[in-house]
Amino acid sequence: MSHISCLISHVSSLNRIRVRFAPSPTGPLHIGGVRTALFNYLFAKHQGGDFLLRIEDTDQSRYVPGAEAYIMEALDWCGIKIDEGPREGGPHAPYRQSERKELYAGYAQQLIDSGHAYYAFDTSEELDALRNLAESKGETFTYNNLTRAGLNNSLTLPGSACESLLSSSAPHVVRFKMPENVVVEETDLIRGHVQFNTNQLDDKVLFKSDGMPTYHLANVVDDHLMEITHVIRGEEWLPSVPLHILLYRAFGWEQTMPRFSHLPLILKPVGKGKLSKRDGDQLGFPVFPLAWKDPETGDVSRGYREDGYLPDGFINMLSLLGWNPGTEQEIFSMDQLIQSFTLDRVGKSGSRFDPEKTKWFNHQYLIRHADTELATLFVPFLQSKCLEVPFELVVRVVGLVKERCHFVHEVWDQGFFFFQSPESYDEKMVSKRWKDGVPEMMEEIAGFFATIETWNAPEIKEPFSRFVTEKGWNFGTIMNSLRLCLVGGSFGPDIFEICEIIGKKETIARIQKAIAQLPGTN
RNA sequence: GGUCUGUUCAUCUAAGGGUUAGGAUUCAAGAUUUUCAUUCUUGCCAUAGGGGUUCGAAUCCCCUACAGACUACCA
Repeated sequence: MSHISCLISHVSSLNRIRVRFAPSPTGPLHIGGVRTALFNYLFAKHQGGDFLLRIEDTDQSRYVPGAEAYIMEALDWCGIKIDEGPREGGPHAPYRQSERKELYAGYAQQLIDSGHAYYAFDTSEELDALRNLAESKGETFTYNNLTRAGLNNSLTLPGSACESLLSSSAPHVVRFKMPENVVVEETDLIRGHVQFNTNQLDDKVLFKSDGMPTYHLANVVDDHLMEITHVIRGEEWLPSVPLHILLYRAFGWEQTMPRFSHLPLILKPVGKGKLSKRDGDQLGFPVFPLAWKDPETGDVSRGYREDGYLPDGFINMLSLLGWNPGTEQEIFSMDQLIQSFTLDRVGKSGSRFDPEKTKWFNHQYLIRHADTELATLFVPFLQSKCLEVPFELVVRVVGLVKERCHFVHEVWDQGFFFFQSPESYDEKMVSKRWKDGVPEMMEEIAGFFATIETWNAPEIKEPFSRFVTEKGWNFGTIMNSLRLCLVGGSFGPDIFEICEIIGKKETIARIQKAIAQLPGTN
């Protein structure tokens, strides 16, 4: 590579937008996590950049088997495409922090050598005791510039004692030496100017006694190594911004430090606090994209996919939680979202999650979806009922009933009578419509239907109307009673469409079945 | 407790010093559908409170209230 092209590639790599979604595999991804991934993805793709998935599994004690596979499957289902990740690979592999373990110790050492960090030998038990003691006095214990002088660390211990502790491999951690009275300022792309005084901060553990880095170290090191340009994450990370910035400074990486953006929280639909799994269970909506079976307890949590939501509608709903295009458009395809998405239109305040609007979005996507695709999604429901139905018929039924459905599975509720004779009759309708004389009228109608040659909706409707008029019967009674015979209740599409689809023989059979089964009134 | 962040209809939100504060969801009423749903029309409903600054504040500043996050060898 020539010097110039080398320079160019360096410059372009500096300009290329790179973002990451960095979940911890401690369980299924919830709505908030999916939205964070989505906003990262939209931001990157809007500018032709890269979206990486990095698995932050530095806490072995919280590792949940299956969680990582779940995260990837969920992103796949949502249509969020990963450019680099544990499964996809990439120039900065591995993308799983547990597999990058060796790397972090060197960086921790670098910080110790430069005086930005130190060894601490205090045990968890000792620190817990100090915290409890402080709490009993109504105070809070913090490991910081005020207390570190009185604790067990390489700052207080004589060099020789420290050496021997380390060489005897006594358990220890590495802590960041938080500087005194420094104001760290940052312009968050969503929140604007934020500032923190380091006096309020503590000496965070960077490297744990089990040989693993903490989130803070691993995150900063990996974001730097992976050339991440923008960190877009949940608001809960805002308080750690000063630590992260100080870390970039300590490493001498401030020039290429990513820009920060902190997304607002997603709140419960009712009550206080952020959205949790419990809310979903109580209010009857999923909080996970995919169903999840807890490997420990065996409990199954429902998912949007399994509940019949279409991924495009789900994504559309999520995109509008905390972001808006500034226009009155509400329905967006993924491509349109990529086109329109900018961080400056992300709001600062938390959004309450509204399951009703999610349903509405699904309905919107359902009625826009091609009938053949919906039919394909619906076929499994028919199979589960052991019904063999020609695909063309399924397509036709779906087209007829989809506008009255919120979910694919509701095609059954709205159109089961196209596939089988009603098994029961709505009682209210029976008592309201099945009155004196009605069975006789239905009998006559069945006879009349038998005489009709060409069996299609318009050619049934026209002579039928004439027949009813000539008889002088009340249309409301006839139509509703006929509907009762055919579908078992007071719902469904145009009655003549139903007649056409189920066929002449079946139409007549259903009328006769109703006459036989429903109570005679005289 | 401390630090940080936020607050416009019930809900998601628009309006970036000048509009009767706009749209969507929900809800209610009416029309359509000889059914139900859809659709259409209409209605209901908001700048957290108090001080400033200004000719003029949802918008800028301060205080209060409320809400949330963080305050682990978890992320």
